[in-house]
Amino acid sequence: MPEHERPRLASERRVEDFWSDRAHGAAGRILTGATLAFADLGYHGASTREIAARSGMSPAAVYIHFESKEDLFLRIATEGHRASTAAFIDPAGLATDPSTKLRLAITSFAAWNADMHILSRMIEYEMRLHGGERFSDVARLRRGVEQFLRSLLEEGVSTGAFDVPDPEGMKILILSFCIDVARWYHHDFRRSPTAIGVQYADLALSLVLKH
Amino acid sequence: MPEHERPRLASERRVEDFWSDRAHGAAGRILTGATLAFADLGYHGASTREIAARSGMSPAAVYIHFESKEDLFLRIATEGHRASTAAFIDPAGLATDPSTKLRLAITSFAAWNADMHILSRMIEYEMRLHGGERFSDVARLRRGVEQFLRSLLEEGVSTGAFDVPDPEGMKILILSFCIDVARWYHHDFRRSPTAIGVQYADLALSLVLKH
DNA sequence: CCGATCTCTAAGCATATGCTTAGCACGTTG
DNA sequence: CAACGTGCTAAGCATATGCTTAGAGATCGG
Repeated sequence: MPEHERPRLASERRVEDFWSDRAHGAAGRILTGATLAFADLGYHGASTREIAARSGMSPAAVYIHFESKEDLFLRIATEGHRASTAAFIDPAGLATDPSTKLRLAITSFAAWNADMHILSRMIEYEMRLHGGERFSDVARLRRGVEQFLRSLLEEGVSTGAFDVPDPEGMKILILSFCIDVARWYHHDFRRSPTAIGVQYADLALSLVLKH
Repeated sequence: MPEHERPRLASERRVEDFWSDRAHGAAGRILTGATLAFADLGYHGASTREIAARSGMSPAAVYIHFESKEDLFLRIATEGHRASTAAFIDPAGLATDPSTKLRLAITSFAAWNADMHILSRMIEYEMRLHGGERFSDVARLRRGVEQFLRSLLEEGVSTGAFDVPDPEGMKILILSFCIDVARWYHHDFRRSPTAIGVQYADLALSLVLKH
């Protein structure tokens, strides 16, 4: 059985599910194959032939749905960052006080980085190879998450709920350990993505709450 | 002025210094050029011509000192992991009680990952492309750090200094935020690598100490 | 049933890539 | 000074790569 036809692992199925919600038919299969190829081999290591093979198509078929390899990557990076950002920001909208907002945001964000670790890691590792105007949307999304967390911390300080002498440093620290989940997590891990989310939210709150 | 001849940034000079202690003459220049090229462009994105240009040599000259591109990478990964491991484990030898050992280890390790962020990140991001027998030394070094920290936590629990219900989870968490320093740190950051080291050691101790 | 359209493949083009070969300059040694 | 070894370069080889072209098969409206 050729590599690209073996049964999907749990982690890979999460990538498949991600794209089945966001693209139909051949485009979805290509986006799935490309995400997995980029994740396994790196951007330059994943040839268009490899991506095509993992999508079950010929190399030329890819170019009917996407203008170029970079275009494919841009699409994956954009949708990936959109989902990651939404995982952080959207749940916080359900609460009004800073503590609950932070708890909801971190629970969801850390869980997303565990559950979607292939996509998250691929985005994080390969984005540095792609700067410039074309990727300004992605850069905006990244700044959005940072600003949202920064504001949340400052809000907590001003209401007296949080004790954070250095909000900028705390923002970096919290985002850092959440994002890094994608580097080490895998779906055979003894704890579920949700359990990671809860653990990390407890950690974040213990760092910022007055004691 | 061509790209490979512009003055080195502070971060790049740290790479240069690293290799000047570990290789002489042309080999050192090649290892420096290759480390920077791999870091900027990824393993497959860094062509042997690019590496040669950054070393100020012709492509063929590289092959006098190294058998292949993968050989070059293996050398960088091995020496990088050796230094990273030493930064973690060696300082702990100066103390006997678990708390001080942990403080020394984390201070040094987090500072190393900040100071050497180009090398550390390059190792972390590109190693996943290289498994197999040839890289077993690197894998052994990585396991060594994990086992050392795990033992340190268990020692602290058994002497009564630490309160850690889940040493495996704590090990992962502490290594995670230390390693991730390399992803976001840069030498224009408002705090020095040493300051990061101290901050992170405080954080690690606050997580494990009885309170 | 015919033509149009949409999706895909086989083959190919130009260039980039990892690595090799042949040879040159230069310092050292007999 | 000649012979040699060392560290390098220019040029080249075989293959891999991103992408294009020409055309095949299937589907659908008229």
